[in-house]
Amino acid sequence: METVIVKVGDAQVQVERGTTLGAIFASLGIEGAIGAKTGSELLDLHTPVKENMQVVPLFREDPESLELMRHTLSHVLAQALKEIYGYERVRLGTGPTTEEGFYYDVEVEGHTLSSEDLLLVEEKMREIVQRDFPIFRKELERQEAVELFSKMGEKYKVEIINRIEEGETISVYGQDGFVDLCRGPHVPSTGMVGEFKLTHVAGAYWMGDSSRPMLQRIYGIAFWDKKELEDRLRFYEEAKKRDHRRLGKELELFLIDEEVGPGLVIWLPKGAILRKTLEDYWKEKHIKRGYQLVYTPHVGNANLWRISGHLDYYRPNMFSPMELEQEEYFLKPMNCPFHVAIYKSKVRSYRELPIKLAELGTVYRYEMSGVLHGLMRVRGFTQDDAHIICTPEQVEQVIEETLLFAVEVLKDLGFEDFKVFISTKPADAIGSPEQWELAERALKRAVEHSGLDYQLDEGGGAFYGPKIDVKIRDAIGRLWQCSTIQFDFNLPERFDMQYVGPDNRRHRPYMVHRAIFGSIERFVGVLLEHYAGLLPLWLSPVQVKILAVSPDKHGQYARQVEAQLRDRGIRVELDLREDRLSARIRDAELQKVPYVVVVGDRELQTGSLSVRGKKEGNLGSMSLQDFTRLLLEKIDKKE
RNA sequence: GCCGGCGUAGCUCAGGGGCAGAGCGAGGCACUCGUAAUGCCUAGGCCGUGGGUUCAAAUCCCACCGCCGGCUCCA
Repeated sequence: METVIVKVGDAQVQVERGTTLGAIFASLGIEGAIGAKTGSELLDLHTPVKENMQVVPLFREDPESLELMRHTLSHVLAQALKEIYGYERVRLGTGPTTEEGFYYDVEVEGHTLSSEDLLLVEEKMREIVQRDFPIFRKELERQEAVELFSKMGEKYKVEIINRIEEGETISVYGQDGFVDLCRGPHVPSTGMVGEFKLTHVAGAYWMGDSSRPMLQRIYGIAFWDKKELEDRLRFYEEAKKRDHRRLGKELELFLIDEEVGPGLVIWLPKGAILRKTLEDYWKEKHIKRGYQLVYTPHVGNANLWRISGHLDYYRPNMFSPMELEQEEYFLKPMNCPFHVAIYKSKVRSYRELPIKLAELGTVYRYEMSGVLHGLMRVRGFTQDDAHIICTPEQVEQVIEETLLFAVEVLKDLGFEDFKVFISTKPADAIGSPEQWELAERALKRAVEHSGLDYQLDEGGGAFYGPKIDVKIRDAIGRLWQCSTIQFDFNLPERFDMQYVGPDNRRHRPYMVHRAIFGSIERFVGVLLEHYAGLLPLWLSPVQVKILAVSPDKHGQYARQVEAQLRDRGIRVELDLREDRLSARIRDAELQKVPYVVVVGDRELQTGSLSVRGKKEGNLGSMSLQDFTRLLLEKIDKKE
């Protein structure tokens, strides 16, 4: 008899090879375990022990246990579907866990699942959970597995089996009359799962390949505690409330009009002033940082895009060409070639490098109709673009400075939490190994100096250079991709960019492409969701709303206050409607105006104002001077 | 682009083969009011667009457009 040694915490047992972890835990008197792990690998209690190993039992309290439970729920979902629609009519794709639950991709012959169906399915799932079927695990030879799933008509499973590499264990899991190809791990029985809810159903390509059939993906969320589940549902509600598309409409910021065209943003007056404020801030910052602002056309000759390589690599994302005097022109999908043209407009000396050209450049890209989304994904948007052209010696300094600049700007806008990703050389890269090495080193050093945590995405860079991406975390924890700092070894070659070095010879400069907001449209979307529409004072389209208790009696005083505040550069609106004061206050609140000024008899007599802050509540009375000072101070501090 | 759902008043939505509806908003009138909704009246519609079925279509069918949720895409 072959034996193996299994260490469980401090305990150690010698058991027959093939004994399951469940049996071992039982023999040690460990109760309530729902799985195990060895190193970072998760195991279930059905796992037969094949070699000496050290394991840790997993209990509900362990975060990894969620993974097992959710995985089991995806099987319970699959079983429920089979029970309802028939074992032979339901074919299973894959059913993995997600960050908050699970999904299963399925095909139900002759039926498309609706959200009403989900209620039924969920009910059946609860029944399966209720009945607490023990879950079994079985290892099969490849041939056996193929036969089993072929017999069941599970063509997708057969495809997966054929993809499994030689030598890997093929296992099936099941409960009751249900069996599924699965690597596991799973909890011991269908009753040992947490609270769950099916959320929605959507299409998903088999294997994520648009040329393959589309399956129906059923999403569910699952947590151990009901409270956590409810928190998650509340999070969805919160996200819905913060949806920038809804806020954009309510606050009259922007418009996307079918008649104008999908994915094309129209900025309404209030959105426009917000955008102007952001852009003015951006320009001022860039000038202080030594950037030179430029403007470039919205279209460019096809030849430009041919040289840049866009026509070879980016054409599917570009708007169709237009013809003028036998020449083709394209709407620009990027600003880079124009900035290169500026660089090349004269001979450059190493003495003038780094050259930093910045532009709020509006670009147009063809995005597939199904992916458009409010301000976040559009067909015309404004990049807060810049190109930095420098010598190899300057690269490191340039990157560090750029990253710090980006972080400084994002902090000014109220973001504190960042996640940085460095993407390195992919397989099909151009450029010399030395170039890549220098660039990647610069990126890493810069991030390390900044003190920000980063993740490496090995091989995740573009073919033309490595990059840093900065994602910002919003008020409810979501990450948004904004800043990017990206090397480009391609364009300097293609456009034959040069500078004259101290040796009086021509050299090829490094070029770095970077954006801080990414796109103004998208960034405004992120800002709105982050602040739930209650923008900081300095960005608010209307900073102060003035209400006269009686428009007749106090209207004139209100107008004087308005004129004086406006004179100090404060964005102010007057509401002289004949309505209840409280109704007008409510209106201002709903419009998320940071400060409401009320003037009535009392204020008229004393020459003061009654101030109400959206955040602070009623602030009582103060003089116009004090109020103005308060506002200007807050605006200056970007509060 | 693909799968599914949805397009009705400015907004949010009800109606679902037989007279086009509500609330909010807008306009008017009255109330003269002090920190989140005063009351009454009025106007407002190619029921997304085009075709079909039917005595009759907002309603049923088809196509297209757009939006929403995903997938795919995001050199």
